[in-house]
Amino acid sequence: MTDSNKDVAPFAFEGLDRVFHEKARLSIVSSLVGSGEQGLTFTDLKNMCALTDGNLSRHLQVLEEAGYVRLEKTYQGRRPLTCCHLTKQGRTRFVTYLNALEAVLRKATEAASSADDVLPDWVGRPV
Amino acid sequence: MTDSNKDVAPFAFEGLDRVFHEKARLSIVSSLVGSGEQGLTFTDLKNMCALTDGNLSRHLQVLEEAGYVRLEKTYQGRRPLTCCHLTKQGRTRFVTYLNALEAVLRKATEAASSADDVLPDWVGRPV
DNA sequence: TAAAGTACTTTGTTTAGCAAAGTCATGAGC
DNA sequence: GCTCATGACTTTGCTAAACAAAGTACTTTA
Repeated sequence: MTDSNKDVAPFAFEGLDRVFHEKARLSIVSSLVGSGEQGLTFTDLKNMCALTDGNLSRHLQVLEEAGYVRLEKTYQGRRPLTCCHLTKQGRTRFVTYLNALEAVLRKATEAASSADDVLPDWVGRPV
Repeated sequence: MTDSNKDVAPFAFEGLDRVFHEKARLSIVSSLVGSGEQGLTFTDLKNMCALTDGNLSRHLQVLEEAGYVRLEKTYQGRRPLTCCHLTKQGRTRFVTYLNALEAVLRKATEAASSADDVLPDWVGRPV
């Protein structure tokens, strides 16, 4: 194809990684990305994101399977303690996602404020 | 409760309306919000958003059920022609969603750049 | 009039999200 | 020392969502 898809489908929003583009996981990863070396515990995340245990557990699994977080299962005393870290890849991909999101937001905001002239000229039904 | 939920769960990201927070529908609505009075046809949307027919059909249904778009089923000559408009409510809610999204983005970006000090002071496992 | 196209809708399958229940250990109260 | 509650999770089960593929009902072209 000669055209980039972007010209052809200007609102296709391709950069939005499904793994990140989900309320709960967005919360989790945003929390993690600012947590530095030490990461965050299961309980920290649960509180920061207001998620239920089961929910958080499931989403962490998804993020781990995607290779975006690493779960370190240790013990504090004799209680289980899961510590969650963003992987390097996770961080990189998340930044990419954020950039994509920013582009989307800009485009949408622009469209919402200016009425027209954001549309490609081939739209509009032929009367 | 005396605390607002925001203090308690700073990364809970509550304003993200599920109806909008989905790649395909975000595309659709972004396209529509800039389309002014006349709206967009099914085919316009299909092309602008690079969606399959079935997919677009389904998402439009969801948006219509939410009261965010109005589908005007007419004929152009003898062919069916569906014209899609954002409703007033749809527009308002979408702007609200965009604001929420912006807040999320800001928070995440900030967390991603500055390492710490975005975390509430009660996080971190007790060593 | 047969074949291809247009503008959709419906069906079916896979995946996702979430709440509720379950596990497995510790600590508190009696 | 035996319940009962609490903490830190995981698993199960159900409902809803997303997407592709097939279907419908036409019209246009060859």
